[in-house]
Amino acid sequence: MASVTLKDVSKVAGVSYATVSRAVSGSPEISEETRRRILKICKEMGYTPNSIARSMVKRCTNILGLIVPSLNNPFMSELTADLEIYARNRGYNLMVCNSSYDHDLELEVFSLLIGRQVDGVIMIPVGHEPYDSLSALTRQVPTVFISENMQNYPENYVSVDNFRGMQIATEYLCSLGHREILYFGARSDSKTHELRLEGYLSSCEKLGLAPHVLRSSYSRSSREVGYTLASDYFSRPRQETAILCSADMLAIGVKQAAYEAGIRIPKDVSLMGFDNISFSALPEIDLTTINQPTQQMATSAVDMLLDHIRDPEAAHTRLILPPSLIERKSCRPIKA
Amino acid sequence: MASVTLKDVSKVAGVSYATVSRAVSGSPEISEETRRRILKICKEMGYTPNSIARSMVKRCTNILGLIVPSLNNPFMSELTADLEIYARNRGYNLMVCNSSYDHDLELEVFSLLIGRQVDGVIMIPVGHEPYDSLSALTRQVPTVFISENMQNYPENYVSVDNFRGMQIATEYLCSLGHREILYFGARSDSKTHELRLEGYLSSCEKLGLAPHVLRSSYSRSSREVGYTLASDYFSRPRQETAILCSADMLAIGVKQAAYEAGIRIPKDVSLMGFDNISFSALPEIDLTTINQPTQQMATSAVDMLLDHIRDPEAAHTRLILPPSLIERKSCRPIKA
DNA sequence: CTGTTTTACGCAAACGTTTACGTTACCTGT
DNA sequence: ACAGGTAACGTAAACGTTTGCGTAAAACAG
Repeated sequence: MASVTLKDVSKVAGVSYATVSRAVSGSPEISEETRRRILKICKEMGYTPNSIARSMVKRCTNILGLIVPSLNNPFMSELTADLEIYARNRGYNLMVCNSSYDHDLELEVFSLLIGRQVDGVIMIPVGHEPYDSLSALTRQVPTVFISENMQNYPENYVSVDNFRGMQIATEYLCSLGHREILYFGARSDSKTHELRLEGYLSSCEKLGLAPHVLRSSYSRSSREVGYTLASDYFSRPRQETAILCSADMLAIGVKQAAYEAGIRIPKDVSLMGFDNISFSALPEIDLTTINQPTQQMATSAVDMLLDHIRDPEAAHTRLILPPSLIERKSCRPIKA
Repeated sequence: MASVTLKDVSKVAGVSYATVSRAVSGSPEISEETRRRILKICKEMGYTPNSIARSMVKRCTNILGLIVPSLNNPFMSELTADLEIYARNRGYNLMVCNSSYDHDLELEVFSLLIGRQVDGVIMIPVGHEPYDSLSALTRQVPTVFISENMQNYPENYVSVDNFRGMQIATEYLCSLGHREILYFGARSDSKTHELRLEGYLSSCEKLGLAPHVLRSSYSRSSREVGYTLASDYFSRPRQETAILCSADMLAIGVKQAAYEAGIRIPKDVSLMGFDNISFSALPEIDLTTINQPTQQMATSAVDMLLDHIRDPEAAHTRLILPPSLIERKSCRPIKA
């Protein structure tokens, strides 16, 4: 497993190892003839440059850290895949860490990544932290937040317009004749979920609807949480004709609970999600939802991060992408 | 962003930087008193050890490479999550790369990871490569394959007993009275899928059933592939009463195609999968399937890899875990 | 009190690169 | 032919650690 180094190659080639370095790293200070000769020897000897040593002197690793609450959520795993592929095409590798929806762990892996000397960090935050502890970290390394609005802080972020997205959803349900719409969400310690809720509330006001809000005590937008909360909800009398969930995974959990409670969707109650994960398109799920342009979010986040790595003094950037309605069959019009 | 080094701390503490190094790295060659004093100064100055420099001299990075065909497949993204969490708890970070079901890309990212000086590689292979090109890489760094049987090669791997799993599935369908069972699978250039097919065939022979096999020309076990292939299948006359898929994602695609073709599951045809991804438990999917013990696969793979990092000369290890039947509602008994 | 071991620390080399600077040798223009 | 310039390569320092070795002082045994 002992690998061959520049020094080894230089001995064989009969040149200094600086020359070999210039040959492999594409420096212009070398003749084409010797370059070809040296590269040939490198190939024969199976030389691969040690990127650790290179990082040491160049003071950059070409590694990006990614902190994600969970990979069991398809929205996040698909985003992760897009991020990794695009980053690699731009010459960066990803070090991925699960925060498991845990604030403390999130901060812990963040400093771990800093110790790893990553050139930048992309983070899908669990929610809003006490900003002090977070900014102590973002000051140390270029960071962009994804899928979370950091509008009150000097941070880079790219997200969908969550406020507008929920407005679109609420308006859509209202246009179908729903007047009693339940907003069903995760605990809003994240600005993202706060904005979604506010979008709902603002539309309610504008449309003259009475708001109904049911929120989980977990910040996790998982199927299990949706299922548990909805099972309880369905066991009691209710007046709402539509349920608007703050995430598709939550909606899928709700659907499961509805199924077990003998409540048909959309016959008995209409159901909407938010995210447009790929599973929502299945005919058995067929969930009307709000789309997040994940691919564009991924490429923009990487671009944004690399820009800030190149120029750490650059002003903070925010990018808010437009959501769109994906109409499927989980909602139906009701008579007035 | 200029970080504080050992040298900076040593100046303040009035000791040599070797002493500071011993203080932070927990060497016994230092008095408890000075250790406490130095660690206090470290904290005050915000010192974080540079793991790149450490890797340089220790000749190990505490980084593991993970190569995975896709993160859009829940089986793989859940496995990835388990691997990352367990590896991190054992002091290793994961560098994740998508191979996008591409053999050439798979080899390319593998050498990329070697250049990154990862201590080991965990790989979910796309399928069987020409073994020469692969072994040229596995010789350079400890590697364990996961979810793929490498029984014909001197490699470490952990997988479920795919052969037995498909036997269990076939036997189960037969016990429900099905005599005409379609095996619906991805192209078998992977040993995993070859073994699954063989398990089916062996059970067919044992049970006196005529085998029916339909295989995709893609190695990708995605919903789209299942949907496309099944749409075509359902458009023609058929005699099978049950469809046994080589992966849950394939089965979900089949279910989608069945839905659109007006074919009810399990009323018109029974359907089985393999993998037991979390979505299969949804009441709308409710797929009878074969469980893979992913969590145990993940921890075993990491343990196995770390063992071989510690002792690279150790004999190759193979671990084959037992599959189990998860009975849900996508299959029904038929009359003889 | 002497001789030996142990403890706690400093010194310096090493890990494999990159790159500023120095040094040739060759080329150019006059 | 000569000054000046340039192309091509070598020398050595630097990046931030770890660690073997050396050494002084402290601890210990007799």
